[in-house]
Amino acid sequence: MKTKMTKHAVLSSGAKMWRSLACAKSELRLDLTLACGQTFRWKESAEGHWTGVMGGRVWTLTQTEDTLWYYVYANPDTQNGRGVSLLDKKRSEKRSVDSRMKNEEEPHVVTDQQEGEVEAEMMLKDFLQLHVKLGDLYRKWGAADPHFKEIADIFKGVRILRQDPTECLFSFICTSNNHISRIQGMVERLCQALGAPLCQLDQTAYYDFPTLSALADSSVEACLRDLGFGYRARFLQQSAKQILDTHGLQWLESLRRLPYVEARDALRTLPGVGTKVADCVCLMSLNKSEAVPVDTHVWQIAKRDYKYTTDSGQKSLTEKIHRDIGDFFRKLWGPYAGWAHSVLFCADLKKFQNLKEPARVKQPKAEKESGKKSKTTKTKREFDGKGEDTKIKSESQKRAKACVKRQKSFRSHKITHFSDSTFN
DNA sequence: TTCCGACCTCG
DNA sequence: GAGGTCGGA
Repeated sequence: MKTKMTKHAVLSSGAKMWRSLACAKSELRLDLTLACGQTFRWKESAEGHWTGVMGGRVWTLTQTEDTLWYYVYANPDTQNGRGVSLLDKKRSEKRSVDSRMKNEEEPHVVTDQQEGEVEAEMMLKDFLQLHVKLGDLYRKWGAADPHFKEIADIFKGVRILRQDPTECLFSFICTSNNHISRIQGMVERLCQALGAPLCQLDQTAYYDFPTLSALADSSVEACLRDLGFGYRARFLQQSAKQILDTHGLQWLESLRRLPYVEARDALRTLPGVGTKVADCVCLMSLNKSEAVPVDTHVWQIAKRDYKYTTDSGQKSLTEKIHRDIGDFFRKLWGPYAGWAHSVLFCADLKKFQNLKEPARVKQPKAEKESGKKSKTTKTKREFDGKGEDTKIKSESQKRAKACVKRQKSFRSHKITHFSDSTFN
């Protein structure tokens, strides 16, 4: 049977179908928040319009200066679009002050539609964690950390999402030894192959994220290998199976109630989940705002902007480096360190370099000569002590190269309060 | 504790 | 090599 083609919603053509929330851009920047690598399924469907799946529904979000606009599409297959998914699972979660207030303020009879609208608003607020006042946090981080302050003025509104733990975990298992564009394709194929279809907009079909049971099926590894997941195919299937076999369906959600370290260690027992992936899942879906995912990129940031060095010139990211850098940033930024980290992370992404003012990008030309380079190398070597001259040739070349690169991006602030070797 | 190679594919 | 993890030295 032929159904009417549904299109991606656009605010300019039909604003009355949209709903809105008051929300300043300093509290939320959709473009930065949805494209900085914490989630992989939101796409810019029209200029400034972001479409993705959340809570079993397809949404389009957009924003004007002080307003966040949202549009929720009907799922054709679930009774008239009023799918249960909206209502049931979020209900039991801890509700914020919001809902309590609502119950008191609305003693009159509410229709299904009104209830659905209230529900949608709550889900969106929850997903975006709008109860967290980002402006206040930025001020605190900036006061404690001049380098942060410098970056933060340009990269306002970078916010950590509160994602579904299953989607978050299995998406991040895909990230190992991988790059963003490929991860996006993989997650999309994963949903297409194993997720329930939701709706189609223009030429794009949207799917829900696969359930644990779907992922745990023994046929999944082969299926995903065919879809180009490589060795990750086995991790995905095995992790799903392990969760169901030894813990049960509700286990991931239950980790939200555990302290950070316990939740992280629990996640690390799963195949394909190391320290970094576990930290991502903790921060982005389990309410652990202090979790700081340390990857090679964050390590670079720590070295470049915070003078982090190891006493033995480490080449690979060890457990100790993870711990030291995480602890360092927690000490510097406090209990929302993971959120602050994401701001700097975002600011370092190549795709967002155009946001930095031109003046800074232009600088590097003059300082290409060698004087500075050797200085940096020397500083580092002072901490190593040991003569590693045999290796140092290629190493120092590498360092020099990296150093030149660094000069290019930016280099004018002076952080002096953390020049000691390792953070404790 | 730290290091290394292997693991998959592709922009 | 890419926003890692695992197993074995």
